[in-house]
Amino acid sequence: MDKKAKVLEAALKLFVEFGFHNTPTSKIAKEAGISSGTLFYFFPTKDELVVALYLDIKGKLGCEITESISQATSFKEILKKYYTTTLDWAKEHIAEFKFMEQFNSSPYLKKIAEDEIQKYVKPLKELLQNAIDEGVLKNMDLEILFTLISGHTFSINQYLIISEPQESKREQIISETFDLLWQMISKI
Amino acid sequence: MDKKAKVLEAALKLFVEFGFHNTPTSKIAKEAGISSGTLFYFFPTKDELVVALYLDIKGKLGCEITESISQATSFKEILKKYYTTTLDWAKEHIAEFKFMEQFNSSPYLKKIAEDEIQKYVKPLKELLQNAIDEGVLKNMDLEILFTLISGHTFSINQYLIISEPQESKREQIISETFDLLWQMISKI
DNA sequence: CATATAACTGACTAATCAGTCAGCAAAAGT
DNA sequence: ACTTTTGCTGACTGATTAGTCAGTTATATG
Repeated sequence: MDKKAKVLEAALKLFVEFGFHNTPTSKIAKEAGISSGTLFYFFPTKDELVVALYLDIKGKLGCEITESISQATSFKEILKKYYTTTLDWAKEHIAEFKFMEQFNSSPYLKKIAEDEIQKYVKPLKELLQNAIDEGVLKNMDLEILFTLISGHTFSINQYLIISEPQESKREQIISETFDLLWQMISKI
Repeated sequence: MDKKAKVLEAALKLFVEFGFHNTPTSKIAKEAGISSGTLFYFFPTKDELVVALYLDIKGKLGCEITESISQATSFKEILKKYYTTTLDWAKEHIAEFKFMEQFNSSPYLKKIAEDEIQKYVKPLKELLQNAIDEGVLKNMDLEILFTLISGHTFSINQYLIISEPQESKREQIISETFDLLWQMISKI
């Protein structure tokens, strides 16, 4: 019934398959089972639809992570939760992840306000700063630390999506690569 | 004089600024200072132009790395050369890197044959396998190892491009993050 | 029940785009 | 000197596209 959600769903599917270009609004409307006019009733321009889809997905992932982190106690546990939750979410939402990847490395990214982006990374950065101050992590530049963790997570995610290991193997890879990450950033 | 090169140059500039879409062939031709017909004389379709640009850039980076690696002796030295050369090249060719990033996470990637991609990563993978066999690196899955190294390099590169540190600071970051990478993958 | 507002339609359009083509200019070949 | 090939032109076109709008249906409100 919620046609706005239907549009986002259809747009996601088509954008991932064909790219932002090669996905006319007419096809999105058709895929969503609505008229072209309705699409523009909800999203005044195609650009706004693309950005809205990005923020929608980013928000959902953000919620998932925030929730899963809340249950952890030690910093190492929190970070591992962050790591596994991100990878699990990506596995269950491959299209969403591919879309975010495409969006992140496109000129569309510039259309989003800086604080809109920071909103989702700020909590993690604060946790990292605390861990540095408490001597849990190596004393390094916060931005570099954040970059290393995101980069590691992102690349292992790519690997898991491409190689599609069996569940037991997958868990082993996640656990081992987390240990490698932890070894790299933790104090001795 | 070489109009084909002029087209690639103009396309690179515009693709990075506006994306593949929002960059009509007419504007590429104008930017290159040639007629629309000439563009299609060299590149029968827009898609072929995009792919040709990608392979052109990939080739140039590949040459640079191969050359710089040839001077190194120990494996650690080779890997450091690979790391620094990639980061230095990216600094001097920011547009090229942004374009490759955009291309890699777009549906265009599918249009390139698998062996065309492997051509550039095969030499490094062989070096990595040797280093594992010789006990220099931890005994882990080659693909995961490769993923970790590329991911690390890529993310630090992103950081360096965004934060634009001074040359001395930059060298320090590169050296320190390489040590972190080495610590993560080397045996003890 | 009447009225107002919100959700929705789909034919339409102005603009844009990738790609064509007939032909010109210059170099290369014979 | 003549012919052929290659490089190059730019006006043109058919197809496609984002976005509009006049009007319809559903829902809420008084």
